[in-house]
This record gives sequence, C-alpha cells and structure tokens, in this order.
Amino acid sequence: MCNVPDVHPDTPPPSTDDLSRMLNRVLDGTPQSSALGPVKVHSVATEVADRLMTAVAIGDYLPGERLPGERELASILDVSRATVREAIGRLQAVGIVEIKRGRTGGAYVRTSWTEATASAVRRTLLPRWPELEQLFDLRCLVEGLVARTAALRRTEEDLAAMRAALDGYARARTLGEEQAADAAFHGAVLAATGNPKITALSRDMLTRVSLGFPVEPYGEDDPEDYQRALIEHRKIYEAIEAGDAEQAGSLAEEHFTLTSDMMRAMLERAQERPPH
Amino acid sequence: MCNVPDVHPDTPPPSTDDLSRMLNRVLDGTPQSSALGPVKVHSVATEVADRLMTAVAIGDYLPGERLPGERELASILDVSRATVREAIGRLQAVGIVEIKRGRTGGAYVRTSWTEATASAVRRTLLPRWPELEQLFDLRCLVEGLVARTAALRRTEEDLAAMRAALDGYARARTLGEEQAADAAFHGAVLAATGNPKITALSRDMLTRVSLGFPVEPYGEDDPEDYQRALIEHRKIYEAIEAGDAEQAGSLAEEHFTLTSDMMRAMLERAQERPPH
DNA sequence: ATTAATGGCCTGAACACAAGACCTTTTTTA
DNA sequence: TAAAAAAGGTCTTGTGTTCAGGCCATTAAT
Repeated sequence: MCNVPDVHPDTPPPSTDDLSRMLNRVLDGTPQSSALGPVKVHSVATEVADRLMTAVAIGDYLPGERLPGERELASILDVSRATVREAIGRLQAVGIVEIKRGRTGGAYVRTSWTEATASAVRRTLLPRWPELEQLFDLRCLVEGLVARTAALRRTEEDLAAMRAALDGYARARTLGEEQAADAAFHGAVLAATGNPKITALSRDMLTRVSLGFPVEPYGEDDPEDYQRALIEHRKIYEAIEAGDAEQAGSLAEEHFTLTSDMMRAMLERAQERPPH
Repeated sequence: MCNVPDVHPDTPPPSTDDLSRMLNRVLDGTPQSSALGPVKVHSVATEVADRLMTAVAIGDYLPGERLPGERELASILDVSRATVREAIGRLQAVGIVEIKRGRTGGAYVRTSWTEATASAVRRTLLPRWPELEQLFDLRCLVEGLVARTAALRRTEEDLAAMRAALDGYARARTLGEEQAADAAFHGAVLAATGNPKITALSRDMLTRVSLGFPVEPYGEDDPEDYQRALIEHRKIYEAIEAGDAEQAGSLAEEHFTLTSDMMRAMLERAQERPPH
C-alpha cells in the first residue's frame, strides 16, 4: 500500500491527515475543482533536458557512459544545437553529467552524486516537497495499476522477458548490470500491459519523481536493498505469471513505496547535510 | 474490464507544467522503448486552447454558457490577449464555441455539434484512431484506479459530496443539470483520492479522449444511457462507501468502457456520414 | 442618443530558437 | 613530431511567437 495521507474509512472529524490533505489541495499547483490558473509553457530546452534526464533515469545511459554528441542529439531530437547545449548545460549544472572536451569529449553520466548534485537537490527538490509527496503517491498507484494490468494481459513472451531480466538481476555483479536488469524488468512488465501509453505514463512518472537521478536508488548504498528488491521482483513476477492481478498490484505498490522511501531518506539526508 | 488495444506498436512522434506536460508527452506520442525521438513543444496558444477545451469537457462551462471575456482570460491565464484570441479561434474552428460580438458578446459553448464539428472529427480524430484506442483503454484503467483509491481513502465528507451529486443527477431534468451532476460526481470521487495529482491526470485523460466535446456523451441521444449511467454511478458509490476497492475499480472500469464505446460509436457515425 | 462592454485588428519590442560558420581543445593517426 | 579528426565553445543572423498597448467596430443596456 502506498504512503498516503492515511485516511481511514469513516473519519468523522477532520483529523490532522485530513487537514494536510486539504492544505495540499489548496496549496499546490493543481487547479482544484475548475479554476483556470496561469499558463506556463516549457521551453524546448527544458523539454530536451527532461528527455535526457529521463533517458538517464531509465537506464538508457548508465553511469560512465557517454551521451550522443551535441550535433547528433540535435539531429535526433530535431532541435538546434544551441538548444541541445542549453539542455546539457542544465544536466551538468545539477551534476547528472560531466562534460569532457576534445576528440573523445562529450557528456558523460556521472558515477556518483557530487556535492553539486546534493546542493542542487536542496535547491530544487526541497521547496517542492509537498508536491513530491503527491507524486510519490501517484507513482505507487500507477505502478500498482501497471502490475495489475500486466497480470491480466501478459503473454508468454512477456513472461519470458521478465524471467530473463530477473536472471540478469540475480547474476548482476556490477552496479551497472544491476541497473540494466532492473530497467529491463520494469520494461518487460510495462510491455506486458499491451498499451504503449501506459509505458509513457510510467516513464514520465519516473522522471518526475527521480528528477534525473540514475535509475532506482537502491543498490547504491546497501546490498540489503538489492536483495530486497530482488525478492520483491520475484514475487511480483510470480503474481503476474499466476494472473493474480490483486497480488501483483499490492506487491508493486509496496515495492515502489520502498523506492519512494529511499528517495525520501536521501532527500532528508541532503537536507541535514548543508554544503561545506 | 477495459478494451485492450490490439496494437502493441510503439507510436512515433513526441512532446509539456506538471502533469499537463506529462500527459502531453504521453498523448502526443512518446519515445518508444528508449529511443529519443523528435521534440515537439506546445505553443502557448495550444496550451490555452487545451485548457479551455478541458474546461468545457469537464463541464465548467456548459452548452449555452459564455466563457470569460478575452481580456479576463488573458488576465487569469497570464498570457496576452492575442494568444487568448488565437486559442478561442481554434475552439471556434472546431465548433466547440460560437463567437458573438457586441456588448454581451463572447465565446458561447455550442449546444449541438455542427457540421463544422463533424468534419473536424473526421480530419482530426480518425487519423489517430489506433492511438485513441490506447487512450480509451488507459482512461478506463486510470478511472478504475481512481475509484479503487477513492474506496480506500474516502472520508465522510467525500461520501456526502458524492451523495449530493447523485441526488442532483437523479433530480436532473435538463441536459445541463444532468451534465453538471455528472461532473460533480466524478469530481467528488477524484477528491476522495486525496491526491490532486490524480485529479490532474484524470482530467487530462478526459481532455485527450473527448477532445473538447462537451462532458460525457451520454444523455445526448438516448435516455436509456442516462438511466444506465445513473445506476452505475450508484453502484460505484456503494462500493466506495463500503470501502470495497476491487468492486469500485471494476465498476468504474466498466462504466468508462461504456463512455468509450459511445465515443467510438459517435466517431464511427461521423465516419460513415461524409460532408455534404 | 449615449455609453459601456465586448470582439476585431494593428504595430513594435522582446525573446526563443534554428541554422550555420568558425574557434579551441584533445585524441588519434600518419 | 605534425597533421587530421572529432568533439565542445562561441558568435552571428534570420525567423517566428508572444507580449504590451492602443484604436476601431459592433452591440446591448441606459
């Protein structure tokens, strides 16, 4: 079950949780019942930066790897090189990539989070804490939905892909292999829903929630988390294979609650540890 | 259960504030498995047009009602009047609103769909049919998720709001009252989830799926649909009140499958009836 | 008839983006 | 060692979008 403003059935008087819900509704940026609010359109550069962050977050480019060159990205994304440069500049500013010059130059995904990243976290994420809580919650729900749907629609091929990813995860020796296998498993579950739009939704949720931090945060610090993730992945697989939508959904919600908790802990750590 | 889109194909072309952006990406077609595709950013005018269509679609402005004036909208949305004008011009072009000049002038929501709208349907919707099927499916799933979540988190206040909406629906005599009550019920269920982001997601789904057509399509042609919708709404309410997430989810999926089916039928009618 | 509220229209400045040329740095290769 | 190649860094110029503001045209209320 997701972390939610824990509201129990039949809660007559406005509890503390109710109040925070109400506050969230009133405070955050989402228009409540119907009010039209100010329009904010993102620049192309922002869009490109988001795409690249997503690509890193999903594991398309693992730590240490190089992103395509500026000219190539400009061509692929069909934008000007100047725009690509601005986007990459932002990734650099938040510490996601490191820029090297010269012949083998380019934007390389950082292996570890630098101090620049930590302070970027404080500046960027903390002010948006309440909104992030909502996004964490929504992500849990969406991933639960994905798992439920996958359990109902998966084909044999889908199951095979999941098994392959699980094997890769169990066999993973390096962080990179682990992340790759993790991404592969999630991808396989998404594919099993049979609806590309769900995949897009899930990926965008990840981008919003992870905001460019490499893949899932576990495994980085603690092998225990890795083990736990492995076990949970297996359980989720079993439920999907069995076609048990409810079980798959519950497990997935739980699993992504874990991810959210770790992200929360990480952010709190960043908060407590001011720049030196 | 939702209609599963029989297409697994990844859709090509890609695309922007929060969940709005997310949705734009999800809907405008998004990068497939991982490849980065061309970037397309919405103009301010497009964003405004989308917002207004959403407002009409969720019943903020019912058929026959007038939208706020150009200067007022410009102020509310924090954009220039020129931009508002362009957006309203688009709504006019697809037949969602009718422009009147003079002192009581303004953009009035059309009561019925004109030939302009029908041909707009053919030009705009039909080419995107496969994509729409995926969106219909996703909407069913999301609304199922909304109902499930609402069943787990609803408060007494939420239940009271739903009951009020149901009463209004049963008492409705005009199409307008009916649509207003329908919107109120959906709004109450969304509020019960306790997460504004879910609301934003659901609303954006509705916009994309209905593409500016007024509210839910039933009630327009057939009073039978109205009755069916009433019964389904009641069942959904009961499941939510009982805290039965599974039941609520199933019923909601079914309910929105109905909506999607009607939308499908409508589009097919538009297809068979070429312009004269 | 007058006035007020509204949509319709126009101009100029500011900005974002695209396209492309050219410079600098670094590695590879002859 | 010198030249070539590949990459990022910088600059200029053109174009389209948006904003800000004013003025005109139309219609209904007074």
